[in-house]
Amino acid sequence: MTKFSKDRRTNLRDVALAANVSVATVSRVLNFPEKVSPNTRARVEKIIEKLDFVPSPAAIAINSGRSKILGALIPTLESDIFARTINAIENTLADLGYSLVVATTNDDPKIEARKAKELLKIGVEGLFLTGVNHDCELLSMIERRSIPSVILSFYDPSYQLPTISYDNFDVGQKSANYLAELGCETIAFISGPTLNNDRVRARLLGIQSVSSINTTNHIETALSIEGGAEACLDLIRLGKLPDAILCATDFLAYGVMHELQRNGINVPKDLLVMGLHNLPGSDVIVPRLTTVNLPEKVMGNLSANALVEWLDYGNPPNHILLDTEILERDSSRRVNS
Amino acid sequence: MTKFSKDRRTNLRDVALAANVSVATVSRVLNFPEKVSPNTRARVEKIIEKLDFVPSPAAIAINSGRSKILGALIPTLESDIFARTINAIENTLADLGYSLVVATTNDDPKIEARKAKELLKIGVEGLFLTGVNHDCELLSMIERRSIPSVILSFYDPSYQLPTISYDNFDVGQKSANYLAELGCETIAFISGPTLNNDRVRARLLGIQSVSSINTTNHIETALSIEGGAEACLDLIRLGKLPDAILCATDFLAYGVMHELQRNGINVPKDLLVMGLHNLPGSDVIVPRLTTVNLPEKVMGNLSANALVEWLDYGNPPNHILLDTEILERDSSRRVNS
DNA sequence: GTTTTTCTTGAAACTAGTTACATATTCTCA
DNA sequence: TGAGAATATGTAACTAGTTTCAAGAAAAAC
Repeated sequence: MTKFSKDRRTNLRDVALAANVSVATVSRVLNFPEKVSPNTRARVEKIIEKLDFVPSPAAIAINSGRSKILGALIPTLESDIFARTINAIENTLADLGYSLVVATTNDDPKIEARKAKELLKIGVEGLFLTGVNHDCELLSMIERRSIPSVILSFYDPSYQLPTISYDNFDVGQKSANYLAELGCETIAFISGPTLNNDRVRARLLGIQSVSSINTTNHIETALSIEGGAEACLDLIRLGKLPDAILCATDFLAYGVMHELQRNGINVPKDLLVMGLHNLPGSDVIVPRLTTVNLPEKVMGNLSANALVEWLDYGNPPNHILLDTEILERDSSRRVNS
Repeated sequence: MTKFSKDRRTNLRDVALAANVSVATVSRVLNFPEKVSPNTRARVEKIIEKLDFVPSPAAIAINSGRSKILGALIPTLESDIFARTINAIENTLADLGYSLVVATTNDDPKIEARKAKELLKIGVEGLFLTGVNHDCELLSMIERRSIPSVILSFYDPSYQLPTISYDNFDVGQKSANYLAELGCETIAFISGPTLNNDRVRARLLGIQSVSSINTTNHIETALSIEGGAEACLDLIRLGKLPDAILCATDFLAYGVMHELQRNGINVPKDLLVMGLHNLPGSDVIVPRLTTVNLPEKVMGNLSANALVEWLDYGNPPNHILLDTEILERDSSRRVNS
């Protein structure tokens, strides 16, 4: 048995044979058509058309040493924030002639390391990573093989890889300060699981750094509307409600507000609620949710440009700090004023 | 000047030289370690470790004729429905040893065709497409080069490529029937742009097929909460409100309900509102939004499995029709009963 | 102790393009 | 018309692994 069947793909040699030219000439027609005489070029092009010849991407990659594919490792695509970021990255990369492979990690460094290996196996030239909590092996592999990689969703100028993001500590601090200025002294912070989620942990530290807040109660729950409702019910059952509930994502805030309403607790009269991420629904929910807008799109665009600049011109990017903005809406607006 | 610099990546020949074996033996250590004697294997593995040798993905691909990469062409990742579908596809593919390249088309067949070409240039083995509205050239290219491809988000058993999805006509018809049974005689259908969006057009046809509905007013607007609000304001200004407003996505319904409230029109007392997609916020918005749940996750899982089955065993999938479910909530619940 | 089988290993040809270099032809201008 | 430059094309070596086939060695069978 021969290695290949007769219906193997047509290659450059087949074209050369049919057009009665050398393989070099066919290659030139494809890459430097101006270097081939019009006659020969037309003949070769006709054969290419006729034989439906398409150059093998693998063969091109092996010669150029380039795959033009980048990889993104994100916790999930089911969260708007990552979906929007990936969308922005893909848009920018497409303009720059690169493709994007997406892999989800569920915030598990082991899964991330495994999937990163898979990405490198298929030949990605660079990586987009989420946060700074990574498997040691992954980081040393990136270092050893010098895979250009940028970190998203976490700003830390001391980190070994360039971070292009907003500052999670600052987001937490800013939010808590905002609530403190509204007179809140006790805050409950409701988040999803913080295991391996450095982003949320940094925000919690930011919240706790605000000295004018006396108590900051942190509750971990399932990252869903129902999870937010459950955590809120726990708070209600404790008897003493905080002045404000800060939620690590708008989803959780939806559940919280729903549960508060069900228990006859008025937002913002009895209690302020604040979210994070600015989901599209947050502006129409009742009461409209005060939240923090994160620059996912800018983050995606900038990081894609930076990684391509790194690959194409060898210029590694600097850390970039992006701005966030508190969107003040009804859920934190004092009604008695 | 030579073609390569001295800091080129270490290859199989370097390893063979250092381990004092032939390239064939190194290749065997990598692919069939049991065919190499323990002594030789250990020696080669030590060298591989020492030289930090990683086989070139392109060289592997050129020999196997496989890239193990699939491509997905979707309108955008900013819509939950596609993000969830892609998430499910990626999860399933990862288990099957495949990677996924994502490309967004903005529902433009020309962009889709262009990006599909890019995907084939990097060597994807199969495609996930959205809907049945495609550029002729793209379809003939898929046909000519026999690229295994499946269609998502549109069920049509007569289509040339296998469709794995819910039936958009049925979704429209089912929703309109549901509203008709609640006594609605006039319906307004608010959607985003239908240009090139065959999914929404099919739903509209389904709505119009319900004979007990007298008037179906179709309004196209921007696909956003604001767009929904604007379309709703147009309806209000017309003077005569319909019995129900059916929205092509929950987003639009958010805007509609917001605008109705602002104008003192009560949902569901004065008017029923119904969405589509079942966004997470739809269960907590006030009033809770009646909507249709679409099986994105199942669709993603099934299509990923089907495409891999096609590639690995040569079995092209059949069309698969998936179930949808009306989630009846407060926005369509008659209060006087 | 010989024959047969199995196990190891290497040389070379194979996957498919790219490109440096040599050669042949044509064109330009003195 | 002939020297020199410019253009066009082919040969063969290169990118990096895989695989077939043959040879030699070791183990098993007789």
